[in-house]
Amino acid sequence: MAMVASQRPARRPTIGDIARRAGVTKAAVSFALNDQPGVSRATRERVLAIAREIGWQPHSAARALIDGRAGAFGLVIDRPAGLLGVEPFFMQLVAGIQGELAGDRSALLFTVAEDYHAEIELHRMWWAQRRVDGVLLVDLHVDDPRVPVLEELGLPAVVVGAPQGSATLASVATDEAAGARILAAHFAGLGHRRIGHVTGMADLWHTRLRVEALAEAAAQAGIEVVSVAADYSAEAGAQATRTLLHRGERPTAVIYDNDLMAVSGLGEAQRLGLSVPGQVSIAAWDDSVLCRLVNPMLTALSHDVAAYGAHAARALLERAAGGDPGHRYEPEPTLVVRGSSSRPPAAD
Amino acid sequence: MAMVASQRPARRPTIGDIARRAGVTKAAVSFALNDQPGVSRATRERVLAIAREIGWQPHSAARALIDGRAGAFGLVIDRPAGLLGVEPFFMQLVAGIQGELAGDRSALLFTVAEDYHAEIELHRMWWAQRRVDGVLLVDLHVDDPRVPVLEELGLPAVVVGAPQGSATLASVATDEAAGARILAAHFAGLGHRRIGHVTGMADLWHTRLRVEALAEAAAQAGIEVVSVAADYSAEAGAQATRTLLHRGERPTAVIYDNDLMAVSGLGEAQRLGLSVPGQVSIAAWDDSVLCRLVNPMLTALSHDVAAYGAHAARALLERAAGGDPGHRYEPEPTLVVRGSSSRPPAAD
DNA sequence: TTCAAGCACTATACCGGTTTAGGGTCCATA
DNA sequence: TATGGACCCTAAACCGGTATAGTGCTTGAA
Repeated sequence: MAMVASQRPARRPTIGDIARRAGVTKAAVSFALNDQPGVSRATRERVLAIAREIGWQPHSAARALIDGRAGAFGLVIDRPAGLLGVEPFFMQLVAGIQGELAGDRSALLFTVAEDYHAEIELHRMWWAQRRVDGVLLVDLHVDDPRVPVLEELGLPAVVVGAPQGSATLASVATDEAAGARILAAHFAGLGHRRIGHVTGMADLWHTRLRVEALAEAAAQAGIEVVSVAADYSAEAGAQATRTLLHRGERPTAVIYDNDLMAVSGLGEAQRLGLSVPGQVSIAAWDDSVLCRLVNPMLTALSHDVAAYGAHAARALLERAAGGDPGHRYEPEPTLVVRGSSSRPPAAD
Repeated sequence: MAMVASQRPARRPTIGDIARRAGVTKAAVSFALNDQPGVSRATRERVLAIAREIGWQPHSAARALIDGRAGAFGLVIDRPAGLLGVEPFFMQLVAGIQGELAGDRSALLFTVAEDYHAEIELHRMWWAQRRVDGVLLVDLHVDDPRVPVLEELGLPAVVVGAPQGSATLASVATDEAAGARILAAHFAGLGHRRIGHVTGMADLWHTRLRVEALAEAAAQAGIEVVSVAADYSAEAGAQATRTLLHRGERPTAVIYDNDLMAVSGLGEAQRLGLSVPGQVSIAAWDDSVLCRLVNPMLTALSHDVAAYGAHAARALLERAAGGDPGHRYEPEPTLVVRGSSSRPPAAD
């Protein structure tokens, strides 16, 4: 005898049930529940009371069938299974998105795919089955193959982070130029003349934007910047750090495009026998608990990621409703100065 | 003039369209598409060809309305917004779940909530609106308030990680007893006699199970274990480390219930002037990229988290179909020995 | 030659909501 | 005393599928 209760089909209340108990038709119930005119105050209140009592909620599929909206949005991040790593960013982003969608009674389909082919298949499937009303796109590449597919499908989409990625898709982005200015000013102000920059994948818009923004900001601040491409992984971060610190003219500070590489780079610098921040300063172009985990703690640019997610979700809701949110920007990030950045060594 | 294409409503093909083009009724099309008898070979092939050509996919809402299945499952993790941290575990879990659900043409509603009240509200809402056919429950507490709610609702659920949490819900769990044996054997084999254990929240089943399993395994191995409660955060990990290492009879090895606390604990030990693994050995009861990020790299118990997610999803599918998967266990974890564990100091 | 069986298909109801057209009832105004 | 309008409600269609009952035709056996 199994102790586990077997699953009853558990028929849930419908407006038909309410109608029967209230002695009116389904139509009247619908009017009452949706604040439409067409029912008396008394009937409306009777219906609402019954609905509340029996715990009625609209069947999402029935709604979806009528108004053509799925009441859900999609977000896919693609990472090869083995590379799924430390992504505090996405957790926070999802939390922010959720908060905004909840206000619209919409849900979030979130998942992880192997690569962008798999992601594209998911979007096609979701849209063809009307499972989503729109999607968010993250990690946009230059010539990203997802963009033409979404445009062709007419699937409402908002790009998170790369306004240049598409002429037709809307976007919400962080202000990389501001971040670059803040970082350049920070290091120039401390007296650094030559700084390194360890980036993410070179074909990401994100990377391209940051490299350009940092080059310009550095020029303005009168300092030199050397960018080395990596891929956000700890290994690549360490490798890029070795490359930079073995150069003849060694930079006295290194900026990393994410927290994981920054932490990895810190470890590598220390392994090379360089003290941080005595001989090399370090900063992360993204903050998280990781930056506070190491010794010294890392100076980092901090964004309100949850708000970022909320703004992206808002733009997507507008887009799905037929509007055009265009391209929007997040407020400037703030620099959190911790122990990993200070004046360059006097010798320099 | 906006450059952005305005959103056409984009009417999608229905079986009505297929029926018209094939010159048959919707019913015949439905038979053909679902491999039901009732249509000739010729008609079936004609219908399938048209469906493929115009890219038809069943409208998920229409399907849901008929068979009463939402074609989606839910997963909520709750974390206060500020505490959202490094959760490589969940990313991998989601990847595994997704893979299994995809085979069933089901989707995953994944989100983050502030606390379990918010999570319960989400489950109620999802179930009342028939958005999900079932949910996964993670981080089960002792006397978890989510359990009676789900039981009352009759919402099919599978607990990830704590078979003791509920008599009626099914579960899929890692084998904590095996993990404890492996860790105890590892340290006992190296010659340690007294080890510390920094745990997660004391009211989690997960924590309770590990504390008990480790106590038993240690007794078997003839060594002593001292557990200190923490909460998976870096700060608490560091604090617990200080508590352990300031004891009169200092443990010569410390096991941490997650990777983040282990990394934090390593930093704290080094800050206290203790060499790792020379004076203190360290191991993490969960592996991730974090463990390879620090110096020395951390010895850790490694699970196949994606497979874990896939198994949980499979159990949930069975549960939602009316079956009873009961309580299942994952295969034993494997210990990855890295630089953070070695023989205890000779003095001891 | 007749009848049953089988096949291929149509017509229609149905899932749970929303929406539109229309039908009584009551009251105010001409 | 008709007439019009507002009000409150009902009947029925509809969204996109699936399922069931039924129809007309062919075929084969009695």
